[in-house]
Amino acid sequence: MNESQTKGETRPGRITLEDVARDAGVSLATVDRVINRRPGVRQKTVARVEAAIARLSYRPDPLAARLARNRTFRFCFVLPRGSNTFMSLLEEQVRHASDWLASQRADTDIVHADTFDPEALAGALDALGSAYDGVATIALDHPRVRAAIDDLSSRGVAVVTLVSDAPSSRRLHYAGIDNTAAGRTAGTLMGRFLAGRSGRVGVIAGSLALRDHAERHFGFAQVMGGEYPGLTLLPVREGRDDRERTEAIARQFLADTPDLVGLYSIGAGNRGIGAALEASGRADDIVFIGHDLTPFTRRFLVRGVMDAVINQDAGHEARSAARVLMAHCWGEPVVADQERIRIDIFIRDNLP
Amino acid sequence: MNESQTKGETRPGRITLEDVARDAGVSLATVDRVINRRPGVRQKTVARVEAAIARLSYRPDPLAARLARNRTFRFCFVLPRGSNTFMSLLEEQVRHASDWLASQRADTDIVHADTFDPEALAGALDALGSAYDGVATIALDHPRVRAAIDDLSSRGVAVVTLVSDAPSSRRLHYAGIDNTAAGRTAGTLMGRFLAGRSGRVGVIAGSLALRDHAERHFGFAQVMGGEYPGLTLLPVREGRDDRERTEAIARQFLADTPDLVGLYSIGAGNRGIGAALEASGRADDIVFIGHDLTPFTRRFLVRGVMDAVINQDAGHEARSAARVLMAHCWGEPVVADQERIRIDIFIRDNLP
DNA sequence: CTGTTAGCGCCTTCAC
DNA sequence: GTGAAGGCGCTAACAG
Repeated sequence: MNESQTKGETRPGRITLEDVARDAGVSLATVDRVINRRPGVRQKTVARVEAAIARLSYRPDPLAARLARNRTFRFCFVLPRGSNTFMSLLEEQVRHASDWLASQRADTDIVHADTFDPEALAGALDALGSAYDGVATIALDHPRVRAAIDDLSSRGVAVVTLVSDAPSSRRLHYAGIDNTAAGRTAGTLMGRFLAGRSGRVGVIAGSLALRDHAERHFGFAQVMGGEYPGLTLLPVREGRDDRERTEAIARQFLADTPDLVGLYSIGAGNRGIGAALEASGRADDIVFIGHDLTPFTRRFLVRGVMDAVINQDAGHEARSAARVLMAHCWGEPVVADQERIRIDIFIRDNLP
Repeated sequence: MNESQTKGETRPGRITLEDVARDAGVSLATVDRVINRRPGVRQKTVARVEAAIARLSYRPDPLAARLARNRTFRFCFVLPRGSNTFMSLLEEQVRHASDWLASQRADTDIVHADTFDPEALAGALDALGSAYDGVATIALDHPRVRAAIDDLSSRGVAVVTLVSDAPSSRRLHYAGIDNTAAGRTAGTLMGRFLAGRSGRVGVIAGSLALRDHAERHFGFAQVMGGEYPGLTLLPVREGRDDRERTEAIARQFLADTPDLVGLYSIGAGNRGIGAALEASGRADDIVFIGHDLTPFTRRFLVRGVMDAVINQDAGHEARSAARVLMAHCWGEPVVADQERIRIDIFIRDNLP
């Protein structure tokens, strides 16, 4: 029935450093040196210890190691100030993550900066100096920002980019999604939901100067242009992620375009778009796809105003950034699989 | 620029049990008793200690606690024997998770059983006796199985159901998805991808005696019947999750049904269905939706044979089960958010 | 180069 | 009821 049922009592207690030391005929300290690849051990002794380790198949206990190292770390999360629903949600999740970090002997600060302005962001990063062991920041793909990240990095501060990346920088890790792929995902859903119909599709971005918005737009346009010739994109409009502006733009689209069949919202401000759509009475007719699950987009999905929401899990991103920084500081490995942020598709039926 | 930048040097070292003891004017042992709600402390002393804890805002260090408790646990994962690609994938992920468990002082066995047969499964669970501190098992919603789970539970063995649930049992947690919702998700995607077209949709299950398959079918049929009157469901066929059988059924659907426009595969055996579809030359015309991302379904998505895959992340499920068992055994809390298994939708563009 | 010796922060016997 | 003392497994000074 079952295969490898060694009874509990037979268990020979964990193999410890001491066992290895005895087996290798050396002291604890020497084994410790070998394990942590510290200098000052003769090659011959190293070999002997390694043999013992292999023979006993010893696995160091990370718990005990952490306790004995008795280190504590300081992390900093750089988040936008003010900003939209998604960012508030992210901040909340960062606060949860920092509770967890605290229990892991890491103190976390949250600082706010204008993460959309390269100069301001770079300045904020510069100001961090070497006060932290790790920094997680919403990034921008800009030379100034890259330089600031590389600076931190060369000062020994681990940097993780969050939600928005600076790919060419020396950041340790990016906790976020591939926005081009996210845009393509939106495009394919738009095309398929509109199957057979033809007409115009309006696109509202926050600002195409933001790399993630530009990438989503690129991915979306790529799919639409390449695979759905019956659908024409209206010139992109920028709503600055602002509810009122996006609402105005959506109203205008609706008024000016009788054959409007789709609406793709690249950034925030979905509340405004949804409102315009509902007011127009054409919500059932127009496919509306946007990003990021918030209480608002969720409601729109449920009511059928929105047809799909492409999401990145803010909680996952915050926890992932925290885990990656911790693991890096302790010199422990990460489970790559677990740190991959998915491009979630939500429709009415698979809402969490 | 930044807000709460307390310099690193000012940090006053962690607050420890000792600080609390001093502050309360008692010994370490007493504080320990209070914290772990153990008897043998006068109410007055308890109050004094609790006051001190609050005053210093003391947080116990879980690391040190685990080390000192010096406990080790035994877990068991009960998985189907043989079985399909998804289950192999799950088993691989369980092996990864058990590596992690090992580093957390938990030894893990994997036992194989016929998890589709209530008697066999219940027997396997019964055989586990009290050898384990925790068991994660593919479950079945059946009285015999429920009884076996409840038995384990009352023997003090924590039980987590994995992928397939036994809702009425006294299991601690279910690491899996809501299959009715998953079926509805498939239904909505089918309906929308088929927008405007009408015709027949074939459904192939493994076996409707399996609760998860039945639930998916229910959800799917609910949506199709309620919202897409132009689409008619053909009578469900059961392919026993077997590649050859499903292929034969798919061929028959294709041959007998000229107006076949959709194919929903509830269980495994997608390889067979995809093959039949490709052979028929109607792959572009028929919307094919199935479950679980495997190398095969992935390839079908990329080639456009499949249009969407509803997935449950096997790695996430395995890790989640492991984490929940560990946390339970150590009496530590879990991050609920992190343990919620998503109903993933994958299309060509958002593949991981 | 190698070994000895204190801890890390908490839990768990045991005495009192 | 309460306290003192000895670990848990590992690391980090020091000595030699």
